[in-house]
Amino acid sequence: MPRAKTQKRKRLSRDEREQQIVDEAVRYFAEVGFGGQTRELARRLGISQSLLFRYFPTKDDIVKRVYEEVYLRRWRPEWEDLLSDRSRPLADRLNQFYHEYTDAIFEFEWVRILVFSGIKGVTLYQQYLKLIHDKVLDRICTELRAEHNFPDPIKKPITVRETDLAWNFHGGIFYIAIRKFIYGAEKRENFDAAIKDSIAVFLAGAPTVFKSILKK
Amino acid sequence: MPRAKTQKRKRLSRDEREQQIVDEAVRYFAEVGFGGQTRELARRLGISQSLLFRYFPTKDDIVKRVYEEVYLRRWRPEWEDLLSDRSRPLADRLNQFYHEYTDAIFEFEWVRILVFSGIKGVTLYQQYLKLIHDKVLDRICTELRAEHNFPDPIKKPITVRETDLAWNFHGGIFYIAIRKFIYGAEKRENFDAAIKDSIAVFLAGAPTVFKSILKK
DNA sequence: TATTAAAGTGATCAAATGATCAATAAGGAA
DNA sequence: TTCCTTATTGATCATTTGATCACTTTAATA
Repeated sequence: MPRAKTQKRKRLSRDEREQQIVDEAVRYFAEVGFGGQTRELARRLGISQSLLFRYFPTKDDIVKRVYEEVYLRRWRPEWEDLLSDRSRPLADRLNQFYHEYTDAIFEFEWVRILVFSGIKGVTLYQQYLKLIHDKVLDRICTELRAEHNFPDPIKKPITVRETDLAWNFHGGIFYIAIRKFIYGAEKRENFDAAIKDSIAVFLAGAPTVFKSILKK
Repeated sequence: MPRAKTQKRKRLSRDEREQQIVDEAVRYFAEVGFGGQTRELARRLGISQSLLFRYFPTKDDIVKRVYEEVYLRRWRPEWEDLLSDRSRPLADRLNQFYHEYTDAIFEFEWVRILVFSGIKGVTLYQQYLKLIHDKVLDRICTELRAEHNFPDPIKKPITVRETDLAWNFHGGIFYIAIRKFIYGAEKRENFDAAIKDSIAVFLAGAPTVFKSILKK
């Protein structure tokens, strides 16, 4: 016999409820954009709309919290060591990094909220782009130089052209996520093979161009 | 002596006014997203908000019209011939194509509305992605094969891996536009140099990987 | 079991916003 | 100049939506 229909009001602790709201807000706003309404969010949570405002003073505060939740705690510090570990071939390192990175990042919520943030004019994403530049692209350029006995960045700083090439490489991979989660134009789940090929092209083609950039 | 302050009501022809509305709508929605309000749009046009609804039954109809305006009439058919013109080196062709293409496409309104369309769930962009696939990527793969005496696509169809590589290449270039117009993280105006380097990396690196894909 | 702090709700406000319509006026035709 | 079609407007409606608040209910605890 099914349980009685009495839907008893559930009373959660402050922290539990707050986390529950944030979790659902991440899902909801990723799906419909930040134009989504507090009433619908409350409906999904099975709570009254007014309760949301007991936890967050304004809707904007919910949005801010969603950003933090999605961006922070995704970057793994060990990736920095991985990329710089010269005991392994660069191709191996790049493959492992992008495998793990896309595993962490290629997610409906993450990608869409990243793109929404650009549209809303929020500035948090700039921190993210800086992170990519500092911890990924700069390292890739450095390692590429080391691999081919080009001057160390300490002697000759990484040039704009080298950084552009790294952005280009990284962007090509990220564009998979855009096709998939923003445009829904890509149904596959696994991109390891495509990423592997893309790394191979980059590692085979970049040295030539790096050489012409660094010669003289 | 300046003209009197009397702001006489201006009466335009049906067609003129309609075009004027569409033009401003493109600018306005690209700037603030499709959440923008009809009142503000009317204010920018210097007309009453109600007049908008004399030209378009609903706001959604304005939005649809904006899509059409932005997407259509940008693709130049001669690009298809350009990419396939084997009397010139492939590197030249790619450089000219991406120079002209980014010239036509790397525009605030165009890029932002493309991305918004993905968010709003509109399907028009899929036509656009198909266009890129059919008229650009497929051609690039074909030409790359010809350049290196790999089997003709008629005998051996372009593989998924080859297409992925082409997407990757194209996406890397498009990602410049995303950094610039969505994230505002790129201030430069001219990307010819970066694009040229990116083409060089691709052309230097792709043949190796194509070979391993096509061998057997 | 009685008490009570605080989690939770429903009703409601106020502003924003898409849409409507009767009234007005521009400007070409007669 | 006068007339008349229709572009244009201001006032207004109806709905949506973020936010508030007095009141209700839960469950830990004394």
